[in-house]
Amino acid sequence: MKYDFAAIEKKWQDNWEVTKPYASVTGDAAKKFYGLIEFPYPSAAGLHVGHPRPFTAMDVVTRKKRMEGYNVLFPIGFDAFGLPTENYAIKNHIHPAVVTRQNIENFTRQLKMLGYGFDWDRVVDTTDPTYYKWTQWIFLQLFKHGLAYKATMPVNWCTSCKCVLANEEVIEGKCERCGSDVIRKEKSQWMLAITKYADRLVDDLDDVDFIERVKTQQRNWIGRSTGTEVTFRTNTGDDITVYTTRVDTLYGVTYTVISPEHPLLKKWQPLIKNWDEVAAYQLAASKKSDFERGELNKEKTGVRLEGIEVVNPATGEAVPMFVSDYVLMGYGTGIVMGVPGHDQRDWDFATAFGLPIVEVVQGGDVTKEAFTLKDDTGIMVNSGILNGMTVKDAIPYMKQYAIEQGWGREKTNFKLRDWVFSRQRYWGEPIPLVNCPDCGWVPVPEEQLPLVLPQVDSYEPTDDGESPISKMTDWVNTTCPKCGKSAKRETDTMPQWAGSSWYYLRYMDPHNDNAAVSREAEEYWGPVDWYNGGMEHTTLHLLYSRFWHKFLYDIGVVHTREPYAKRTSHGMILGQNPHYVGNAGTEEEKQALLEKYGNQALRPAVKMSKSLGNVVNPDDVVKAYGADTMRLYIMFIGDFEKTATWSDEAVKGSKRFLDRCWNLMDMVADGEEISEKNAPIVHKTIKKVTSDIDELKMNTAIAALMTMVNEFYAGGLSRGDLRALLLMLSPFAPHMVEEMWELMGFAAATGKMAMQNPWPEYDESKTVAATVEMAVQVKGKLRGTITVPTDSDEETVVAAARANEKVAKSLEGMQLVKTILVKNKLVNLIVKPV
RNA sequence: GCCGGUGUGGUGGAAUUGGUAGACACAGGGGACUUAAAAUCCCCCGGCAGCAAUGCUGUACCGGUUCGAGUCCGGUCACCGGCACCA
Repeated sequence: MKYDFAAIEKKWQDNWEVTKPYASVTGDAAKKFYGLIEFPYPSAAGLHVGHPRPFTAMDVVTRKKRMEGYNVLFPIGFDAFGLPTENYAIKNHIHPAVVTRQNIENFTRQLKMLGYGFDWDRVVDTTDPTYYKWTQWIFLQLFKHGLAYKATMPVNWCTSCKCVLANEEVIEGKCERCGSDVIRKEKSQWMLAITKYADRLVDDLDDVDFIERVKTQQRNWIGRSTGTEVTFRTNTGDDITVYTTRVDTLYGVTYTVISPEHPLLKKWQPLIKNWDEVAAYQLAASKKSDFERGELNKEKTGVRLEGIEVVNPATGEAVPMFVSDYVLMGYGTGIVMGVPGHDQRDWDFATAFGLPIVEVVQGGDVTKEAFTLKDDTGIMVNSGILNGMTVKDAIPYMKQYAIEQGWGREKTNFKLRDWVFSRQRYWGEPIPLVNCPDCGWVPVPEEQLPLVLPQVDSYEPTDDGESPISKMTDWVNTTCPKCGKSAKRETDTMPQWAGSSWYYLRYMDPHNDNAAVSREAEEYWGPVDWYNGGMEHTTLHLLYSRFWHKFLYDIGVVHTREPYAKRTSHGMILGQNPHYVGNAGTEEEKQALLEKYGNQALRPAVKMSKSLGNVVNPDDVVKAYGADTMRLYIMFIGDFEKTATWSDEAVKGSKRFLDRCWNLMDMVADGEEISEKNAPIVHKTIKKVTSDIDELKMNTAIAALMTMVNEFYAGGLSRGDLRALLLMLSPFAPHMVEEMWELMGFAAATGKMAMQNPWPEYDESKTVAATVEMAVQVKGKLRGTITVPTDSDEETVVAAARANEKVAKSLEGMQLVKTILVKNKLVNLIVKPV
């Protein structure tokens, strides 16, 4: 009988649709396991082959957990608000909600086609009003606790999307989505005070099991630094404060610099003799884009503030003040002290303006470059009370001194900024606030949630930067919930990150009308035991959702401080590069490719894209080989954490393996138990597969199964051997296994599907064979192998080694001085000439 | 520049964490079956030398520790990812 994957997969998917073997029961007595994957954005293009990698991996993990007796929650949903759908809707004149529904239907079909064990009764859709009701509710709680506030500030403005972007969405001065220039624009925006949680977002990383690179990336992004704020007297009547991590270098200050955006400049206008020059510099700086301003190695520019003098509190000496755009308004105090001897930026500036450079730490040559090493070895010089100290000692000493003198205080700063939460777009959650001329911003009463998006005729963003909703006067004009006078609704919507910041909670209790999640459901399922997702979401989604979770913890909605106990990350799936030079036949073709595509031509694999024509559609793969082959291949493709290249050729290997498993049914012998001759390989394989799945090493788990099947082919197998194979293969190839399970009569015997049986257990004592092959080294060089009884002692092993012809040859004329025995592995004979 | 990661056959990748490098696959070669092809089954497959047994050599490069190093230490190079005038 042939392995008819198409018929088999249809049969079992239909069966699961009815029998619902993946339903999870809140409150079940069994131990719970909550496995989570990042819910997809339902694009018009459908599922990408990148999706099945994390999906299948977590599907395998959760299937095994079920077999181990856990009550598993493995949910799926759709993160459906966002720009691509809105842009598609504008272009094709279809309502975004309609586009979204179509896309979700298509995604659902594809996910079911791949046989994932999702609990389909818990599907969540962020654009569903019954869902975003609670997104809005959480926002209102943030507002009521003072964590949402409106601020006029320079924001990142994408010239093409006509929309504000969060700092995290700006990559090298370009819009993360469309690649257009991002400029700075003054706008009034809703902000979320994530910086109030900065310390906790760093500190609590110590308590969770995240892969190290995720933790490091979050720590770097939050960018906590502890230093000292130092107050300088000036001749303006105002004191100024600078922030420094190198308070030890205070004696090396030869000037100070203020940011062009600093409000003090305007105040000081009458005192600044060269005001025209300063104002011109401010204007020039404001016109620069972020990209121009941040460009590397650029020349230092600036203007001295004539008439302004600043007094170094350590030395009592007056130093000049400059305005320069290398000082950022958004970090520290917007004013820095210039220590050209020990900061390269300051050195560049001082050199450009002919300012004195003072060495205060020995070890470098400050006439050539700044000496910036902050290690223990540097000795303080030219530094008054600090002279002779090491840098390490001088920093705390000087900090303490400054505090005692009253002009210094300890200060922690973060790179993390508050989260710009407004978007001037249609396809997002409306911000449920009303602006009343008398009462200010007033929340929409909670019983009126959800505040549903109005129907609009055009979703186009407006040129003045307002949301398309702003034109819907019927919706915008309302009454103040507090005083009843006429008022206007907020027309900005929330960013895409809002809905995804708490979706894992909704899965626990998806149909609750009275709460985002019930306390009982949250206490039973929370926290997520294992969350897998892409590295690209480390500084955006992961950080945002941790922030919301901590807030929900503070207001008593959830009982854990962290949402995710464990976080892993998968590598991308790349496509073959059609322009790769390695594919070129002749030298001329090679040259042509290099000229046309440059460095791109040097990479064998690149991101899949329509323009390159290297996109692999899961539909095609499933059609040609079946879902089980697709699943198996995407797990076998390589190390889960690393990028991998799709290969149409290699898929065949996975199909071949499944065929071989199928054909075992023709050669199986009687015997319901694991056969004696296969016991070592079967028990060893159970051990290996069991631990490999838990460590996400699916590729080696599958390799172990292949090795076992190869042995079955070489020496035959019993029904019990096949049974063990099927149980282990079940998470990877669930459809084929169920069919074989039924055909072999295992289902009839127990009345259960394979996946409802316990995960096989191994017997450690049976994993070892009676004899082992050991390596024999002479002075560390391999000279032969011997077969000896398992756990042989040194005497037996050495005797066997001497009996080996090749070993004996290399021992001729030698005297044994030492033997190193690694049990059941290797023996190393150390010899010297007689 | 800073932080993190990676470097192993023609290719994807293994290696129980210091113990037989290349498991398992893909591609390739050979054989069996077949009228034939596909499929299937079996064998070979890092490099150099050799008919062979076998020997030497080999995990980016240089050096070290060790009975023994892909793995540990010091240095160099290359590539990938993140951040980047954060004081």
